[in-house]
This record gives sequence, C-alpha cells and structure tokens, in this order.
Amino acid sequence: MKKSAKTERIIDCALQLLKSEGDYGVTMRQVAVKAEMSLSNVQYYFKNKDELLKAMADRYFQQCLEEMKMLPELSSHENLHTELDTLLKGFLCHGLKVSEMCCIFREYWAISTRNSVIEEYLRNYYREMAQVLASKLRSVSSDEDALKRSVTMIIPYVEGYSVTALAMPVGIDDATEMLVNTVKGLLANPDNDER
Amino acid sequence: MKKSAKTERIIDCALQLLKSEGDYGVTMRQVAVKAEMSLSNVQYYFKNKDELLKAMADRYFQQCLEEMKMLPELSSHENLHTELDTLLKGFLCHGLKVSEMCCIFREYWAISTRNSVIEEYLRNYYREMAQVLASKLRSVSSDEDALKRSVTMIIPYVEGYSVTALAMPVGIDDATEMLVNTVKGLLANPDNDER
DNA sequence: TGCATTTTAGGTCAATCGACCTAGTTTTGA
DNA sequence: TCAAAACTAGGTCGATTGACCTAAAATGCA
Repeated sequence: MKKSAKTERIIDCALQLLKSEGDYGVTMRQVAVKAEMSLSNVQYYFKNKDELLKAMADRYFQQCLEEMKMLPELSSHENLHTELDTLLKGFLCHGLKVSEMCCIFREYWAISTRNSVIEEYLRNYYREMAQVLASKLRSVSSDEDALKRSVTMIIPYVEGYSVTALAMPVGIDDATEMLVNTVKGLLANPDNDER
Repeated sequence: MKKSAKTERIIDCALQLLKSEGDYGVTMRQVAVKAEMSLSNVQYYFKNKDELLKAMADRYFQQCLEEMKMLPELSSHENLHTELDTLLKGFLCHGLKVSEMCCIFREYWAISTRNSVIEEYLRNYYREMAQVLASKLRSVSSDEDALKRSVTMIIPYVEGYSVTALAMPVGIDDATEMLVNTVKGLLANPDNDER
C-alpha cells in the first residue's frame, strides 16, 4: 500500500473519530485501532498529534470546498426562484438532519477557540466559501456589492440554522422561502438602504 | 461558606475551564485547583463528572435566558428601524468579538452531538429564546406568523454570524442593516409569498 | 452538652494518554 | 546485487484521568 493511501486512511479514521467522539476522542491509539494498524505505524506517518490534527483540518476543509465548487451555477433569471430554492434548501437540509458535515464543523468551531492554527484554517475556509458561493450567483446578480451582501446573508444563516433548526417555530420549507425571498431582494436591489 | 455558594463557585470555575480548554479540559482536578479546594471536595458536591456537566449547562443556559429577558421590548413603530438596529447589532457584536458567551456555546454545540442530555438542554434553550425574542417584538408585529418568521430569521443568523463574521465580505454595520431591513419586511408583511 | 450529619482532606486504583526507543522487515534505486 | 531508505511491530515511560475509600474536622441540633 502506498504511503499516500495510508495517510489517507489514517486521516479518514481520525475524522470519523472526531465526528463521533470530539477532538479529545481522537487519540493516536484509537485512530490506530480504527485504521487497523499499530500505534507506532500511525506515529510514523504523523509524528505528532498536532500534525495529525492539522492534516485532518487541511483535508477536510479542502474536501468541503471541492463539494461546494461542484454545485451548478445559477443559470439566469427566468427560473431564479426555483434555482435559489433548490440551492438554499440543500444547504439548510444539512442542518436539519445534523449531517456528518455539521458534526465535524461543530467540533472545529469549538477547537478554533483554543487553537489559532485551526482558527485560521476555518476563517480561510469561510472566505473561500464566500467566493465560491459568489461565483455561483454572479450571473443572476446586478453588481458585486449585491453579491457580497447576498453571501453575507446566506452563509451565516446556513451555519446558524444547523444548530438551531430543530428549535425554530417555522419549518424548513418556510424558512427556505424566507431566505430565498431575502436573497432575491438583495440580488436585485443595488441600493439596499430603503424599505 | 454555604453549600449553595460552594456549588456555585465550582460551577463558575468549571465554566471558565470549559471556555478555555474545552469539555475534556474540565477535569475534576482542574476544577478543584481553580476553585481552591480539594479534589474530594469537588467530588463531594458532584459525585460524577456527568452531574457537574449537567449542572453547568443547566445554570449557563438559564443565565443566558435571564440576560435575554432583561432586554427592553421594542416600543412601537415610530423608531422601529433604530430600535431594531440597536437590538440586532448587539447580538451580532457578540460574534464579531467572539465573546465569552460564543466560546461556551461553541463547546456546547460540539458536546450536544455526542451527549443527548446536552442536546435537549440546547434545543430547549433555543425554543425559549425564540419565545423571549418574540415577546420583545410582539408590539411591532402585524401577526403571530410574522413573529415566528422573524425569530426564525434572526436566531439562526445571529448564531451563524458568530462563527463566520470575520470571514464575510461585508462589515458588521452593513450586515446589521441587511438583517434589520429583512426583519422589518417580515414583521410588516403578513403574507410573505411574493416579492 | 453530646450525638448525628455535613463537610473536608488525603490516599489508592486501574485505565489511558502522547511520546519515545529499539529492532526487525520490506522496498527502492544506483 | 546490495546498501540505504522507507516502513512496521512491540515495548516502556511519566503524567493524568475518574472513581473509590477512609477518616478527621466542622457544623447543626436536640
């Protein structure tokens, strides 16, 4: 087995542990058990726990961005409502189901308050995410400022929804509708100061 | 020193540790050191670590709700924009500064994915928060549905903003303005399906 | 006063952790 | 072909953890 394949397996198992047990649940020994190799073997590929933690975050955020990039761009204005609805409901669904992705992000949110390296990874992730999302919306936006406002509306809402969804008095369909209408307004209205 | 005062001191110290070290950083021994008492003493008041964890969450969420309840109700329509702006900017500021409160909530978000008791505490907290926030807005709302939609817009956004604020392309003033306008629209418009 | 309850202190225990060490085994490449 | 590099396995180390246990001290109360 190639080196790269083994490090991948280690990282995969470590991420699984991160999801189910939290960051202190990611011990070199548990990773070794899950990856079916000896402790020393894990320690050979990652001589520190810190190094493993960094590699995990590196790969995970990368992977999430790749997924994001694969989403289709919004084509144009005729079906704007429907396309926005599909896109945003897809985002919000993660939160309602408390998907695997949500669990891991919750861990990183917590870790980032006490680990500046992870904090930076996370900030850069959201920065890139903002750019990727903007690229998806650019064709249906009136100008760049409207685009910036739109992503600044969508991303925090989606992330917050993932931790509050089950307690909100309005269901996901109506919540999506609200968000869609809000974003439509932001995209259309280059000057947002009245209303 | 009274029993109640000591348990309070223990919980306080434990919450401090939770904020700075994460949940696995809250060890009975560290709590004892921080509270300046013996390990056995801490274990006398909380015979389990689980019991301590529960007591911490109980008190913390309670405390946050109390703070929320002390906020003023929005008076009425003449200064609606200004009052909403003040209220919402106050919420968003927590996230921009990554306040102590944010740090502790991040920990609980993570813990709740692997601890069903905490998960329930958290869900109930947001449910109550939704009700409290609704009571603050009731006097400026057209009907109950508009109220529900408003809190379902505000709470997720505020929570999500606390983890994404530093990476968003739009500053807090403009973000607040966006949110204020959106909420104003929701509050005014009993029928939200067009736009 | 004296006794029961509450509170405090100190110690032990097995389990687990990250880090390190050494010695084999396999693979690579000149 | 054969030495160097890459890889694997097993073991040890001090430190820390939650959970117990016992007994002394302080407190409340009859």
